[in-house]
Amino acid sequence: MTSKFFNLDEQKQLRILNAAIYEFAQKGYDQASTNGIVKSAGISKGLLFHYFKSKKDLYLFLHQHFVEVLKTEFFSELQLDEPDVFVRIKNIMMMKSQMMKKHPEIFNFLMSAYMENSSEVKHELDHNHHALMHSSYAKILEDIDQTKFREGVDMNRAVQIVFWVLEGFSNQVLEKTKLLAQSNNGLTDEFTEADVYIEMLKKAFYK
Amino acid sequence: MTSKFFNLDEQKQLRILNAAIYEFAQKGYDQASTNGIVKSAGISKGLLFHYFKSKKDLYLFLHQHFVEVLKTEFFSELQLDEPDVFVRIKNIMMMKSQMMKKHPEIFNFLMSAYMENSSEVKHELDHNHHALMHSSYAKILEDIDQTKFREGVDMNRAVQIVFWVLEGFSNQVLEKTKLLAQSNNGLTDEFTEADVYIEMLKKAFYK
DNA sequence: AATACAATTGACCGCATTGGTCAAAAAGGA
DNA sequence: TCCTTTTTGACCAATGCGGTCAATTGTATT
Repeated sequence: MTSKFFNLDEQKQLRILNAAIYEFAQKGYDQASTNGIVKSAGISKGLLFHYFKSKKDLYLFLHQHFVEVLKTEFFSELQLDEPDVFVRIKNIMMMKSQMMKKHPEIFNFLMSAYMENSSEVKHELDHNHHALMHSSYAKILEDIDQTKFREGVDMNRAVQIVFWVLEGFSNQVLEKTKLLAQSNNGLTDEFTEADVYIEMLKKAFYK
Repeated sequence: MTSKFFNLDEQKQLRILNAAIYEFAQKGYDQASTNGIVKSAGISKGLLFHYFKSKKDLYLFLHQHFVEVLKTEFFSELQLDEPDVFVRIKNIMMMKSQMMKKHPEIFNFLMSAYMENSSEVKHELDHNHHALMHSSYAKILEDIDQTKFREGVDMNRAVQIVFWVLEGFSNQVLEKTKLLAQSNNGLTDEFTEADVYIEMLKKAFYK
């Protein structure tokens, strides 16, 4: 059923996809309206149900699709060869920031899907979500060079600290750019500012 | 109009308040249903509109009320005389955790109110929200004892790091207790674990 | 120009729900 | 008993829901 969808004019595809994830992100599965979707996509009701046999079908397709999109983009740009854990974590967080800035609608949609608890779709969602999380975060903390750490420093907790600091930092960056709602620079200032924190933490925990 | 409400049987008051904040938190202002509220509160439609003249009236009352409730509880239990910033921040985060655990429904409601953007109530909400934020976070970082910090350590960034670490930590605690969905201990383990992180950060940034 | 087939429309279905009202019933106190 | 307050829930007109389907439009092939 979805194979036909991809033969559509690409502009129309995008209009439908964007309208749909916006509606679902905004109102959640139950409260989202297919009427709202078709109106803001500029297509007729019948067409939507021609390509997706039901609201549920549409929702699960969107989720699966955009999980895949983000996963692909994430791994195509991430360099996996960085030896230093701190920098590795920083790269991931910066990429997360970049992607949230680049695809805010997708993030909103996937975030709302993560919180979704409509019985109609809850079960199916968990499966897709775990796929994303596992692919993203799992292998990050493997093969840490333990010799770099100062004696008496609990390595796992130190890594945890770096994680939280960079998470907090990138959230802060995100809120700022949301308020400004414009991007003249390419996040470069923020990158160097993140490095300051990384340096502080290295000085604190490394030999 | 609300003065009469507080003369109601206390059980009934609570049933109405809980039903209402649950509904609003779950669906947002626009999509929330007064029918849903009265049903789950076990009262008739007429009674709700007897005490609150409209849906908007009810919503704004709830918001004002629970902001006040949390503010009062927060400041009655917080000791403001703690001299060490790191410990001060920790106390605040731990209290936030405790209160989120104690009143999850209220937090959900206020969180959803913070995200609310229905034109019907958006403007009035901001005022109440600022009152809470200002009362809570404003004076926390005053009067920091700068002499404690090691030379070469950027104090403001160090404090920021402590903030992010303890925020990340308390979020982690929260997710864990949400999964377990039960509380045999009184968060005491978590308190001592938080102290471990505090100690690590003191060792890193203090003389 | 005629045919065949796919893409697309939107009026229509039956039903649920919406915020809010109000006359009347129930409860309570004197 | 009577008067007041509390509480009910049927009712309102309007709106919106997911989904269907006969009919129209567009396109390519003969």
